[in-house]
Amino acid sequence: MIPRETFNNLESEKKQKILETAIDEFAFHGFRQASLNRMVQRIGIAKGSIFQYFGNKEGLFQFIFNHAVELVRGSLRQVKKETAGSDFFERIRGSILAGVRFIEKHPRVYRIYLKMIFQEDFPLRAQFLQQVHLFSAEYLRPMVEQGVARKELRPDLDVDMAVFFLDALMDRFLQASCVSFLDAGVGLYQAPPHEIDRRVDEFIKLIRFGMAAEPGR
Amino acid sequence: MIPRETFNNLESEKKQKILETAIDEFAFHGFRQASLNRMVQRIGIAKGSIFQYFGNKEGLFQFIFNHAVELVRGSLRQVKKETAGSDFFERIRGSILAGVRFIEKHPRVYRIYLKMIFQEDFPLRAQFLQQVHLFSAEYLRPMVEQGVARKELRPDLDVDMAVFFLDALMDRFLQASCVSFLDAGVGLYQAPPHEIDRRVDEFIKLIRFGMAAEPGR
DNA sequence: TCCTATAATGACCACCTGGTCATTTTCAAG
DNA sequence: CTTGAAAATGACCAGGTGGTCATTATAGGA
Repeated sequence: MIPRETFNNLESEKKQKILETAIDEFAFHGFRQASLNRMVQRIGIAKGSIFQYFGNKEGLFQFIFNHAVELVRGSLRQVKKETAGSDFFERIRGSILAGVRFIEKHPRVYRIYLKMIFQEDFPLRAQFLQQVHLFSAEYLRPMVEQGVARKELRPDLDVDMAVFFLDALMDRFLQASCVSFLDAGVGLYQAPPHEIDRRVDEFIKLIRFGMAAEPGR
Repeated sequence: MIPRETFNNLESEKKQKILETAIDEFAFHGFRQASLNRMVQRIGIAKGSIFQYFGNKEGLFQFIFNHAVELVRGSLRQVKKETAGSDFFERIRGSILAGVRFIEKHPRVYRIYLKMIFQEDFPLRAQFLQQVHLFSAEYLRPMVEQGVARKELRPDLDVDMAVFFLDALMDRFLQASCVSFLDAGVGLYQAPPHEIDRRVDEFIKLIRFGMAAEPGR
């Protein structure tokens, strides 16, 4: 259905250019504010072609969206495999660093993600939020459950809340590396890799032991 | 300068209606996508009047923005006073609950905040991010420092990172009460007050003691 | 070389936007 | 009741949007 066969028959260089220009446009302007006129001018094709390939603006975005979901899925599958043998906190560490790497590689895809969270006028938003939820449900939750089973995590842990807790922290850590002032002065914004690495360790320490002076019961 | 004297001379009922309609419009559509035509129709005034009162669309938003900043400042000042005597974690608890109350009272103002974080086309965005930063720098930081001084918090705490940590968690807690699926299934989304209360306690426990089975050194 | 199905094109359309400004309305002072 | 300054009005403008479709270009088979 989307994209139409006509698009798949294109030479892959042209396909790539369309894909990347569209990602860029949506990443910087959101959905409604993204301009097809601007896009076709940058790509160097006629406006009609976009409608031939994708039906309409929403179809184009759907294509971009599916592509992005695949990218994320792939990255997630890989880090899951890479950290399979490690203990709980090492896996969290690996996941955060994988996130940072992903953003370095696909900054514009991540920007679309950020925009979609709080901008209601995106198509597929319900599906998107569902996907976001799946991350915590299918990725984080089993990790936490395993951590408890292996006695790496406190036995009285509220698993639901712990998943939410982790989700919040990991997400914000990544956001802070992209949006200035969201790092609250920790120096995460556009920080070089080795700086991120150091910060992650300190961050994990807090997740691990909390802030209180006396250990809890 | 903004708004012009003409606006201040209006009967306060009309002023209120303009203010609230504008907040609503910006909260649901962001800046560029917000429509002055729609607004004036809802308010029941001529389009020209908006330009008479505020100069242009940006001026109108500036007025809304200043109003919102004052609301937040007031709320922050109050909770600071209310929790002044309590220990660190009680103050955090109070701050989160104050946030929840604020959002209940001014849901649309909070929506504008959420939109401004990742939508670049808002006017005053630099100033906004600066304000957000001030929250962590002037509100959270002294609290953490006091906590360490009083030995409520571990002495080896990385204060910068702890502030970032808290900021991330508190912000997400509030976001989750507004955006479905961001609560990762903890039941925060549009939850009744008593439910929120219970969740906050569990949440604070995690901030306090962390997730690890064994207490850290 | 011709024919034909398919793909590419861009002028054009209706619609909506923020903003302008000549005109009309309002209303208090004289 | 008259006057005049200030305020309100909404038709109008240029510019941008997503989308359409008659026309043109392309290319592979006969």
